Amino acid sequence: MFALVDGNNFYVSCERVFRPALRDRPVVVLSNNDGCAIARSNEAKALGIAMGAPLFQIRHFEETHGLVALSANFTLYGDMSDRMMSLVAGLGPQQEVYSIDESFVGLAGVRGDLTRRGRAIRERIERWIGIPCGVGIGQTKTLAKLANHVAKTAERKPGSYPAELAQVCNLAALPREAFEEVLARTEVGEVWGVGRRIAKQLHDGGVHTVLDLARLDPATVRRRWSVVLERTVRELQGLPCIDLEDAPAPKKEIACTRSFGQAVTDLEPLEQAVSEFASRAAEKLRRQGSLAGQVLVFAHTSPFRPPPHMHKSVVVPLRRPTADTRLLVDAALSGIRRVYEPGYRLAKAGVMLLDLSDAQAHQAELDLDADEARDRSRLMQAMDKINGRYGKGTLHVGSTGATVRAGREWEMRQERRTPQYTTRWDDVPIARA
DNA sequence: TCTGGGGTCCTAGGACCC
DNA sequence: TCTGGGGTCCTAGGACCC
Repeated sequence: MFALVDGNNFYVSCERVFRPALRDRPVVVLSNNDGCAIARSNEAKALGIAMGAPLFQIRHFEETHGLVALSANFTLYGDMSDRMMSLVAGLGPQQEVYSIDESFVGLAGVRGDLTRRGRAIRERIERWIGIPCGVGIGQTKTLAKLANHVAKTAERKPGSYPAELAQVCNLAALPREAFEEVLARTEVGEVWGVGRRIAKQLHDGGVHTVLDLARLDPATVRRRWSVVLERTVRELQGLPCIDLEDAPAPKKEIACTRSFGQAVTDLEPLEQAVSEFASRAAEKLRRQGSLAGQVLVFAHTSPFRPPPHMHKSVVVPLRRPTADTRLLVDAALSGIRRVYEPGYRLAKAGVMLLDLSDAQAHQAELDLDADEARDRSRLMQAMDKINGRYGKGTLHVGSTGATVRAGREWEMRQERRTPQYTTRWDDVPIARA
């Protein structure tokens, strides 16, 4: 048995903890560069604001409906998430933190009324952290996900499901008939693992509700679609196929990518950005104790703007696996010089570290290089510490003086234009602590 | 003018080998 | 005209997730 607990409209809820006056009004939190809405309050959803809606398309709601749009504060959300997850852990013996606002809990061996336990945890999180949650319980992760969807939808749209399923929904406790009624009321695209494309194919094949999907023959689903969808069908039928992952596996690739606030056309600012991305990615790489064997660099124009379009990437192999910022920056720069062509208005670029391996295992293999490896990792550790204490980009490394200077200049420009968008909402006072 | 960032898994097809 | 059969590895691309 599994539970899925997730924070409602998480980023918006975090903001509301510190600014209670944001309650009961439409609020969105914006992505990087204040480009689009990545979290919406229920009131914003009710206005028809879609996930990912660009700010310029929804701005008129500020005037007409009192919409408040806020730049994201990811440090705050990460902190709130940690606190919420430690309370969620009290629900059962195993926990998988699935994303910043979601956690699965393995309930094997937990006795007593699971629904009541779910309510108790939910209330504790609301009271102690201030974040409203939905709790879903089911025999498989897919069913727990579905239950969570029911819990939230029943609360947000009264009448969509039986009222007693709001906030906490335990599908495993429902009689067969009521369970199937819930599945029949739910559109197939809501299922975890069924995205837009597959939902369309299912609809075309006459499969409209979750109940329709759950009644398909798994072998047929595998033949016509894939093993992935087959697994989903079996999970809907109550057969667990997806395990809880309580120890997070090390990342197999690490990326740092950004959209540019304004289109980039020249090589130099592109190099500045890419050297910064490579440095950030290298920090993440060292944090997880890995080495990278390859560096991928890409740049592309905006798919939303008129042609000419360009979308290119290059993989640069490294002579040997490394976590050294200098080598990774050099590789990324050599890559971006091969990608770059004048005449394009670039909207985004990024660096990905690939072919990752364990640093310790690798060093054991090559004890010839032990001294060098130690020196190198000491330098990098010192760098991470300084940048951690005094702010990103305080200390840069590069293959040439030009790289160092360029990286710093780019960083400063970013700081200067760090988005601080906030709807003017003078009538909404900030809560005093 | 303005449209996020970071991941995973699966599959098909080509290259290469015996 | 006829032109094997498998296995493995790699890559690109599709689809999905939050």
